[in-house]
Amino acid sequence: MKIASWNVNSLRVRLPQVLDWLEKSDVDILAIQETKVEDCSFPINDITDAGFFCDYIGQKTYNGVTTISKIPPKESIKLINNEEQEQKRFLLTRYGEDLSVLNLYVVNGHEVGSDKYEYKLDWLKKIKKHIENDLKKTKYYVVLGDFNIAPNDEDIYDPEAWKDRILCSKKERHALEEILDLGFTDSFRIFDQDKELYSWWDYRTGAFRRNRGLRIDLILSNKALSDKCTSSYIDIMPRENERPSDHAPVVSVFDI
DNA sequence: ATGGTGGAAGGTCCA
Repeated sequence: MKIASWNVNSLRVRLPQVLDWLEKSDVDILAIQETKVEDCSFPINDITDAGFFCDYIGQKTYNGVTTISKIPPKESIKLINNEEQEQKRFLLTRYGEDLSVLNLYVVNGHEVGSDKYEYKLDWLKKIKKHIENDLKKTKYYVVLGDFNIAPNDEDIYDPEAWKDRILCSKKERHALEEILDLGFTDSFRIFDQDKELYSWWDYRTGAFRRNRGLRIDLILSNKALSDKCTSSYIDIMPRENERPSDHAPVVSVFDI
């Protein structure tokens, strides 16, 4: 089973690219972030017409997540710790008897020390708690999405310039570690990878052309799933498109 | 260099 994550920065703008990539990549499950579309305007017909099932939760202008799949969802959970969320960033979908897929659009945080930064750290704590309480419900468990955190210095094009800045600060990395400590593995790092592989490049200053990127889009797998992981990669081709998202899709393949 | 670009919305916020 091939599982992917992609922050598309507006589903309506990127829908043709998403449908094209679904066909080319042959992924079974694609977790999308930043759909920026309310549920009443969600392009459900375009997705079902292409032969996919779809779970989604969105809002106007900001945030929004959807998980597209070849197999039908069995259960959908949209509340974090049973609490209604103003910002639509969380979507937990189960498939069959064995698989939970938690699609996250982690808070950006704006700047270290800001209110948004504190909100990010607080939000991540809530996520950790939810996962902790849910983790044993299925054999296979994947937490994936735009984490807005670069796990290590090797995930940053210029670690010195980014030291202690947003997306790279110690507290953010610690919050990610706490989730990993529940028994997850960053599936990209199960394998030896080439250097300087990233998943996000700023739209400005020709960052993609110069490969000034960060790896902030992650697929975390629990032990049962990590043991079945056969490859993990970033597909930078969609970032070469006209009117691209600023993120590229990340992919992991599991022998399940 | 404290800018730059892109999306949603129709002024300005967010990333």
